[in-house]
Amino acid sequence: MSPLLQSPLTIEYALLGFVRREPLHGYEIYHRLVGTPELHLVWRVKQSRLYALLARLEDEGLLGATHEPQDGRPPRKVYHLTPTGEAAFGRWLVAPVRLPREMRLEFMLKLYFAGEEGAETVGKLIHAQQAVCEKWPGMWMDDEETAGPFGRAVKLYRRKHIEAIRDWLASLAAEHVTPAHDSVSGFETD
Amino acid sequence: MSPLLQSPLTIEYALLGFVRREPLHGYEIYHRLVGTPELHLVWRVKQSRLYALLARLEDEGLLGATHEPQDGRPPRKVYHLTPTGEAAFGRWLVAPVRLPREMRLEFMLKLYFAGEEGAETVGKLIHAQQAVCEKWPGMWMDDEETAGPFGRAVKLYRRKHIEAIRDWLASLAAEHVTPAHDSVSGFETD
DNA sequence: AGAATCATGTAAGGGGTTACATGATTCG
DNA sequence: CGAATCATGTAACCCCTTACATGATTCT
Repeated sequence: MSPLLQSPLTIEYALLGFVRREPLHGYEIYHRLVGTPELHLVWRVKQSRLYALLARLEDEGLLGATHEPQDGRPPRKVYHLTPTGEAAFGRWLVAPVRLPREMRLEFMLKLYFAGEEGAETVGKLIHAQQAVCEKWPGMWMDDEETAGPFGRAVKLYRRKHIEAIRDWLASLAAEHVTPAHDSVSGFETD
Repeated sequence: MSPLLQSPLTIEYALLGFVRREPLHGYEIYHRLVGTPELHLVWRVKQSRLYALLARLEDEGLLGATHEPQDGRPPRKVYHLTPTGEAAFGRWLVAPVRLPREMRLEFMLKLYFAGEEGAETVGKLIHAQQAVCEKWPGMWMDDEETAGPFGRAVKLYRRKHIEAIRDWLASLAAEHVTPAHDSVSGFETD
């Protein structure tokens, strides 16, 4: 647990999601990452980087590790969530992303693991993100100094992108309401 | 001009656009980058990185440099386009981006400098990009193996994003047609 | 016999970020 | 007189990528 780490380490929190149910070793986590087509559609991590990230998460005190010896093979390093890690993951999971460009990767990872937690968590995430999205157009549009056709084109692009995100979130929310008579269902319940 | 450079060096070609009219020194290029609100809206480069990038472009043989001594100040390193650089910039300028996520930054830079070249160049860029965009949805959607609510959500997000891009490009193209009676005008002509 | 699987990593190379260095001039 | 401007960079640090190392087992 080194004292200072200055890099953000944001999307990497997703890795905690693999370990939150059952302790796993790096090799197994890697195979789940590349062997889950839905995840692989969204996030690709090299094996060597995965090991480095796990070591960093351990460094930060979010993961703990135990060594499981094997015969004829290198010992497995089995990671588990520490209480700190569990709290961090819980916060990360429902924290909305701040910028539109973070939707593509980081929000999708949150959504994936929220789905494993159940409908309630998914709902919390979606609503939190919707609230943030509402404030987005104003973030860049309030300065009218940037006129000219190029500035207008850029702003129009952003507006349309944000609109698409809002639409999409709304459709998620709609698909996701849990009517009183329906059973509570997260994403894992198709 | 070192023999091998393995990094892509894609968006950095935009820097050639500053020098293609008149030779400029790094400090001046930096001030144009941060002092043009439309550009600054889209691309922010640290000064130290800019110097490194210019050195790399010189290394690649796209820029040439001459030293202009000054008294009481460090000499200016004035960059100009080499023939190779001019050809590379011309190709870069109208080459469409391959991925949706490259629209936000790289395409916008192309659009900016295309606007300085005139309506014809802008039109070429837009049409080339539209052609690439037409092939996008198939790139990820053709595998139906990724079912489940999460996979569908991800694909719906992408579809909407691509739609927004197509819409936007169409509106650019429409705004940009140069009717016979109208004068040829690029972006710089507001 | 050769290749892939298991399970960890380390080493080298490159790029980006932040901070600092220089040294005279001009502005407040 | 102190701060900002001019005009270049360099140094240290961290991160990511690619390639390689290990060494036994199991598949083809």
